[in-house]
Amino acid sequence: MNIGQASDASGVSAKMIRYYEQIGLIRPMGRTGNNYRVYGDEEVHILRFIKRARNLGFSLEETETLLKLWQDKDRTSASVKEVAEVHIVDLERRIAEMQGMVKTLKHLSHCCSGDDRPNCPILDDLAGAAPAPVPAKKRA
Amino acid sequence: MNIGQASDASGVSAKMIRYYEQIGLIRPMGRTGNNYRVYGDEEVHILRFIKRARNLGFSLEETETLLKLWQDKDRTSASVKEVAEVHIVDLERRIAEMQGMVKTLKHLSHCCSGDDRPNCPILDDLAGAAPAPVPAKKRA
DNA sequence: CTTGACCTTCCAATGATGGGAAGGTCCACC
DNA sequence: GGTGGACCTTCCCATCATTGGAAGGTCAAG
Repeated sequence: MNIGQASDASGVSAKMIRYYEQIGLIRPMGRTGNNYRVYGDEEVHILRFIKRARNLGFSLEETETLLKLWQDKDRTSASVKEVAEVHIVDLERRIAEMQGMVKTLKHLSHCCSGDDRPNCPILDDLAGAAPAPVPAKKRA
Repeated sequence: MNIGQASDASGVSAKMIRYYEQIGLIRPMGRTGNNYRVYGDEEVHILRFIKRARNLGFSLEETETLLKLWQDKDRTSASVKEVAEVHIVDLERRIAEMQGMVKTLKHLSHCCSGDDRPNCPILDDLAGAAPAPVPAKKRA
């Protein structure tokens, strides 16, 4: 199997497959006489694992951890669960942050008449809200 | 006012102020004889505007649009509202995406015993196994 | 033999920011 | 006058994950 076929079978672009090899996420593949990389079912399986982890929002670093745990027959399910739960907390923090933005924006947008006149509370807010005060440094 | 003071007053790092100038988001500042950039209250006001927009999750490109609208006295509030609402939709799409991830992960994590044994439905899912069965309701 | 679809490596860009080196400048203090 | 340190300048590099493209080799069908 060439890299293009492995890409089609796994959903990971050929570019990314080479990159994953380069950064050591996957092992360097064997080559044919023409210097083409050769893939088998196991490699495709690994690539699919990576793809799914990425789809779930795991970073490549987290994915590497999960991949090693997957391949470690002596791992504990607790160690995997820990990685997942840390990631859940991180996702939830980012979700909350974005929800805060949406809430503010919706409020501003709701207050904005959205007509031909220039008066706009959205811009007023952007222009007027002061950032958190910075503690004074030793500067004249 | 030097760049450091403008930075403190606006909450935008000196690095970023120079970068914003470089990419044309803000106009090149006047220089003193010693080649230091000079800032006034208006520039700080603009920087605060940018900071606030970034805090609301607008990209630099969107921020540039808003900045131009802010400085255009003939803009319509509708044009601003449009930018905001497109951004809201985008944020909500990303929120929904992450919520989907969290939901899947929580389900998998819930199904994982998290003990010393190696058996782990999280990895099974990533590997492409059949979805983990839902455990009996609130009785773990 | 040509054509087109592959493959290879290498370099660069994205978006927004941080880090740091190397060198110039200003000011306060001794 | 000299010194130290806080500030400024430009320039390059790193991040994270991914895409794009150039330049060149290889393969299979027509």
